[in-house]
Parts: sequence; structure tokens; C-alpha cells
Amino acid sequence: MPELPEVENVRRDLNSSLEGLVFRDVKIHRLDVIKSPRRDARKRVSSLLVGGTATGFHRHGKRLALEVDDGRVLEFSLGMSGQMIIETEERESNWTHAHLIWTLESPSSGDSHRLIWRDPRRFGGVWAWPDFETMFARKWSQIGCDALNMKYESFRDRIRKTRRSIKTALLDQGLIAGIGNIYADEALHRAGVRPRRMSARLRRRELEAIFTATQDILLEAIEAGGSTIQSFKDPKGGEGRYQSAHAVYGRSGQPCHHCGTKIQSTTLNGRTTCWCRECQK
DNA sequence: AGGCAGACCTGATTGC
DNA sequence: TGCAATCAGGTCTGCC
Repeated sequence: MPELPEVENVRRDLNSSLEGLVFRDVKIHRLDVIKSPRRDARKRVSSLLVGGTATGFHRHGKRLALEVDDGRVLEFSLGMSGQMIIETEERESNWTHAHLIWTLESPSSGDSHRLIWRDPRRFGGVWAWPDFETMFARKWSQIGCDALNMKYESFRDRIRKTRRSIKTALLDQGLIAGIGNIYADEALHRAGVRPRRMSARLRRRELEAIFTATQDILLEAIEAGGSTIQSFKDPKGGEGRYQSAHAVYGRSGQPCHHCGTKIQSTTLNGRTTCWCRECQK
């Protein structure tokens, strides 16, 4: 579900709510949500940040990581339905599919909080790492550069050398990390480029427009709290507001806001794809 | 190389 | 109201 703007909102919420809190305890309700590969992972799994103080809140593309003061890191991929939930003592709910539940404590006030990893569809996962550098070397450096933390030249070079459609290329996390189905369609509409255009044949002008549109839309979406289509909620239970700004995604058959033409919809690489045949060439 | 179908899952929505 | 079919912000594998 969540793309870069949604994950960034989760990161910011965790940062503002959990920084400086101590992980006191964790309850593991489903061990198989932890995907750590190494044999010694079990030792790390058994503690899962417990005893550490939350100090780092990182994101690369759609991936998220929590770091504690002794260096340990937990990496999260939210998949389609992964959710982080922060609750205070007074407001505890009984969540279904709550696979991991931490208790955190404020060293100054003594207040306690719960952090819940919930993932009904279980397309997401959690990885335990000894430190940020190891995670970066083995995981984050292997995926593409972050869509927001990217130079135009690097974007251009990556897109130019593939013969796939531009939409497929934008969705490829190995090229550029963070863009998913919503924001790929939205960026291509704003840039005026059809999703099936071959990446390697795009003009400089078009590549620049796609780059700019991507960055602008991701930033606008972050500021709007992301897009809530069915189920996205930030850690405090809030919904995104960017879905009302969508120009094409989820608007098949409705008039284009710009020219009034009916928004088209098709399937590209198994993903529903929406575009305007007048605004996009 | 790249397109495509299918697999992994549950839940919300749609249509009869 | 109920029940089945369809669809979903994501990856991954394996086949042509």
C-alpha cells in the first residue's frame, strides 16, 4: 500500500512520538513476520530493540528503519497493508493482526506507550540488523536511489538505459526507490507523458518534466499526509488527504480536471494504469 | 531483456 | 441481508 509519502509520514510520526523512549518489552505474536536471514538473527530477534533508546528514524524509498542507541536497527517493509500504531496507556485497542507489540517508557516522565506492528495481508516484513551500516551495505545500497534524494543526472542516466515503458521503469525499486502505482500515474499525467512510452526514447524535455513532476508530487503528497485509498493510517490513526488531489489514479471514466476528456484505464505489467489521452502524449 | 501470469494474504467494496 | 466475485499504495519467482 504505502509509497514514499505514506512511509515518510510514518517516519515523521514515529520520530516525534518515540524519540528518547526506551523499548522495555516486546510481545511476538507471529514470529514469521521477522525475515532476518542470518543464523545469528535469532539472538537479535529475541531482543528486537528491547533495552535500547529510540534514536534513529530512517527511510529509503518505501523502506523504514528504527535505530536504538546501542546501534541495533529494525528494518520494516510495509508491503500493502503494513501499519505502525502508537498508543498511549489510556487509549489501548484490541487490534487484529497485531504481530509485534512493544512497550516503551519515557525515562523522564515514566509514561508508557505501545508501538504495534500490524500487517493483515503480511506482504510486509521486519528485518533485524546489528547496525545501520550493515543494513545499508546489504539492503539499502542494493535498491535504487531514493526518489526524493536524487539528482536529475542520475535519474536521467537510469531511465535512459532501459527499453521498458516509462511507468514500468518508475515502479522498478532497483532503479528509483519510493514510487508506486499511485504516484507513477500522477507524475506521468503532470509531465504529460503516456505511461507506455519507451523510457530510452524519451526526449530530454520529457525526462526533465517527469523528474520535476515526480519530485513535486511526492513533496505535495508528504505535506498532505499521503494518500488514504482504503486503509492507510499514520501511526496516530490519522488518514492522508492527498487522494482528493489525484488527477488520474482511481478516476477512470471521470473527466480530466485539465481538459475534460474521460480518464483512460488499462493494465500495464499487471497494474491498473490511469491516464488522459489528451494531456499525455 | 522484458513482459506477463501467478503466488503470497486479508478485507473492503461491488453486484446480483 | 447475504454471498460470491473483484479489487487493492507491493514484491517475488518462474516461464515465454
